Amino acid sequence: MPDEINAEVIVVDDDPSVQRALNRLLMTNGFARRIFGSAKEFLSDDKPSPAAGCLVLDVEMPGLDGLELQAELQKRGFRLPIVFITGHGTVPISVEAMKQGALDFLQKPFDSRSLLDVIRKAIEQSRQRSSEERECRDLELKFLTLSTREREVFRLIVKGLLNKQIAFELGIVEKTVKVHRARVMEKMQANSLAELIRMAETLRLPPCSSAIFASPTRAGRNQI
Amino acid sequence: MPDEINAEVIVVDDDPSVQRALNRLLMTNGFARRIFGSAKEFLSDDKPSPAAGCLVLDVEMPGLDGLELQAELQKRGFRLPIVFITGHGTVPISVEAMKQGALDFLQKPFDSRSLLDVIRKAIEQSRQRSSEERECRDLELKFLTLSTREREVFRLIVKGLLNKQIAFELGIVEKTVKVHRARVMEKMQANSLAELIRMAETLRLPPCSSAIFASPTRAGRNQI
DNA sequence: TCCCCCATTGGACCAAGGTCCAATTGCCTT
DNA sequence: AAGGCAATTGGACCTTGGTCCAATGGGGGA
Repeated sequence: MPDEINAEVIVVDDDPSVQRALNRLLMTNGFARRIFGSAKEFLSDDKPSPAAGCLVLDVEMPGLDGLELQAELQKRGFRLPIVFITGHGTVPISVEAMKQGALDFLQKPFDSRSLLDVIRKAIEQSRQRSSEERECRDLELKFLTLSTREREVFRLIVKGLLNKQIAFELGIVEKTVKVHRARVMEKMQANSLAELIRMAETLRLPPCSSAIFASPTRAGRNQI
Repeated sequence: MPDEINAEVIVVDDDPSVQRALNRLLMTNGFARRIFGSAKEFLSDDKPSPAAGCLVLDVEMPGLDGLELQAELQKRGFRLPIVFITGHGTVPISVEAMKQGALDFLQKPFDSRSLLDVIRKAIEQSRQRSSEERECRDLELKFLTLSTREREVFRLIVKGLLNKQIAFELGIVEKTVKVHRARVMEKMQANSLAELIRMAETLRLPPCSSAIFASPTRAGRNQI
């Protein structure tokens, strides 16, 4: 019963016996898995990271330890939920790991049930997050097809201005605003103003930030 | 230098010497504070909880311990950030506390600097959250002044429907929809459709949930 | 019972948004 | 140099949204 389709559990632990045990446990429970003996080994792996899944990290490892690996991954924008396992964890270490966003921190010995439960939870969470991220990326792609002018108009529409006010703001005629506006709706594939505004929210370009509106070198040349 | 105006630090610890030490530490650093010897004592206190501030909870206490108190407060909707301090904490306990949303978990002995830093951070966080909550409550109050019909129209507007479609949906004439719509804008004090839609987002009544639209027993009589 | 408020509708009218067709200017790439 | 696209504007026309004034029916509270 492969209840975890498309998801992959990535294990990083330097202890071969733990590797074997986890491998068997995950295998018999139908999880796709990838096992590494060190942070370095994992970081230099060039297979693309799975869309859904989770990391199971040992805390104590030669080279980069589990928490350092967590920090490094955070820096790189790697987003899978992390579950720590440890033989000699301390309170400060576990607290630090949790503050940095770890999903759980298990001390050996733990029963495999607990670990599997946590892993399932992690995978579900990663699924949810990845679908949100995909949605957001889709929006961003559409946003990128907008020309400079269209982005400005977009911003002012979301701000709640009337076409007339937008025209004044930009020093152009209302007629032109209408043209841009129509194109914004079309390119963003918005069926209503309400939808367009929610898109802006999702893109986190609420009525202020103009930084994101950084435009292509010049207008144009920016479809895809 | 009372740098923590309006904020209050609530301490719950059964050890009198800790109470005294924390009291002095907080006092000399200009924090308003309230100190309790047990969870029970704190829970039965009838002074209103401060808008901003934080809780400093001892983990080991007779009666309800720190974590149980945390759970109880969560159940009651009490929302101040929690910082745990403990003499004999274990990894599982600290992890559980963090999973339940604690801001930090300090093991004695800790230097007072650390605690003060955490407390300041907690207070800032509580400030931010409380201002968000107030904003949300203000919106809810306005929403409550809407009549049943107005709420339905509100929902359909946010869904992106045209007046005509809303009219069809509700089995009334477009003219009537306009009236309701105008009243919605007025009562919600929205200056533009964009604003109204953002309000709906904040109220978390995105284009689906009709549960929240539970109306007054009958239409009317529902201003304030 | 009387009044208030909600819900509803009508008509008139203006403002704003959307669409279709058409055209000009300026920059960048080919 | 030529073509392409962005940016701009014009005009005509229709659809929507918003506002003002006015009116009716119904239910609940004072």
